[in-house]
Amino acid sequence: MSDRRETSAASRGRASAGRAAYHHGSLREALIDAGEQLARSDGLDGVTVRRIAAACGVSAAAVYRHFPSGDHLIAAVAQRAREIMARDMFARLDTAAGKPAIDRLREVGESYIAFALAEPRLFSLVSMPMTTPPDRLDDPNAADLVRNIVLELEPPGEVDEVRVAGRMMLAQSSAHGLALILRDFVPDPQVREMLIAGVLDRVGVGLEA
Amino acid sequence: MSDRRETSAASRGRASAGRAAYHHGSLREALIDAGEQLARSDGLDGVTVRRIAAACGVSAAAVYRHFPSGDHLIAAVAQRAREIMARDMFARLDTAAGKPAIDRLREVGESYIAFALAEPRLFSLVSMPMTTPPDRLDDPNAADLVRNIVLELEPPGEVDEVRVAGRMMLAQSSAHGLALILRDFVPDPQVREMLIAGVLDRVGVGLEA
DNA sequence: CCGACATGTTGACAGTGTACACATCGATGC
DNA sequence: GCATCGATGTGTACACTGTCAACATGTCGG
Repeated sequence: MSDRRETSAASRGRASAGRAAYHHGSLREALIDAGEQLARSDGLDGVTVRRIAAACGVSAAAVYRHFPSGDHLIAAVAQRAREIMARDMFARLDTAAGKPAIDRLREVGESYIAFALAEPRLFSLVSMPMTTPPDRLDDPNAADLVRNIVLELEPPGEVDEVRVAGRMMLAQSSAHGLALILRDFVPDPQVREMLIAGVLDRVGVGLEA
Repeated sequence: MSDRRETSAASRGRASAGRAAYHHGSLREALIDAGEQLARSDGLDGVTVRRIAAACGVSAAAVYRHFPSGDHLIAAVAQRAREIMARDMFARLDTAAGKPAIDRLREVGESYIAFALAEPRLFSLVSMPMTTPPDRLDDPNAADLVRNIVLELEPPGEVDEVRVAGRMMLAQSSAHGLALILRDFVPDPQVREMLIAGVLDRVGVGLEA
């Protein structure tokens, strides 16, 4: 009976949770981890309650001690994916500090698209409508990041909220749509690069208008 | 035993198939019809082989006489949805004949977004990656439509294919991304209108660059 | 008229989410 | 130290899903 716990608990957690694992240690995090891996490899269809539970060496019903439904677990994995992507984007922004706002905005767009193409299946979760509100509203959020840069494009003194919203939406819509179309319909990497450059050039023009 | 056939066959087909209905009449079309309705009302999750079959008064296994798998049926429904949307767009374009290319391109974008917001669940199928090639490549296709208008933006004499591709991609990406974001995250119709106008204005600028 | 073929049904199997009753373990009060 | 209690995990069951093999039925060509 203890073998099951050992095989799964040994691979993860344990060290992070002070002493030896409690019933499981911290199953909630483990479930999200497993879900992330499953999403990476098998896509959204592969992310199922039973498979995630099995990957943690735990029965399916155990999931419901930590999430009110399977959809909530998926949503948590999606939130995790958004955090990963946000980290990517922030890291890339650090290397571009000092550049003009419009260039940094382009970096963000490129980063967003690059993530979608590097992790196409995980990206499906990123772009899922969020059924459950994120646990922490204060951590790195892609939308806020875009907003902050867009604000720099505003003429000093007065910020027109409508204009800000329009610019944000142009940036987000074009990056999001382009990422999806490239991922699903344009396999050739060279063509992808060409289209990314072509679109982002024009978006830049539109953003400054 | 004939009651089942009557209740379902009476509502559709029959007239189109010359005489009285054969085993079912034309089940293939009926399945796609039912799938379309199901997608409209219940969304992608509601579109299942068994429910479509039941809606046609037919056993689930019967589906496999007309489609190699359930995914192929879904794909056929998706193709149907694309045709419906394309018809919308063509109709709207007819009323805008004579206007400059850039204005007609905007009409197409507005039409695309309007469809996504009017039929949010059906739109999920539209934007599905096409696993199976469409039956007829020659009928109204949204991408070709956009391409034809974009070609009018090219300077007469020479067409730069890279520039054409970039413009097409900007138009499609921004409309697609905006439609998705508005559908999933912006419930307020007034805000939607404002954002559509704001984005399309800027896309217009980018397209003419 | 009758066989061949297209089409539809039945029943089964594996896999899914989820709820209920039960088991087990850690901590906490006495 | 011991009992109890709450948190956590298990087992089992139900309704649902896609899909297949075996069988039934209805239509058309010879």
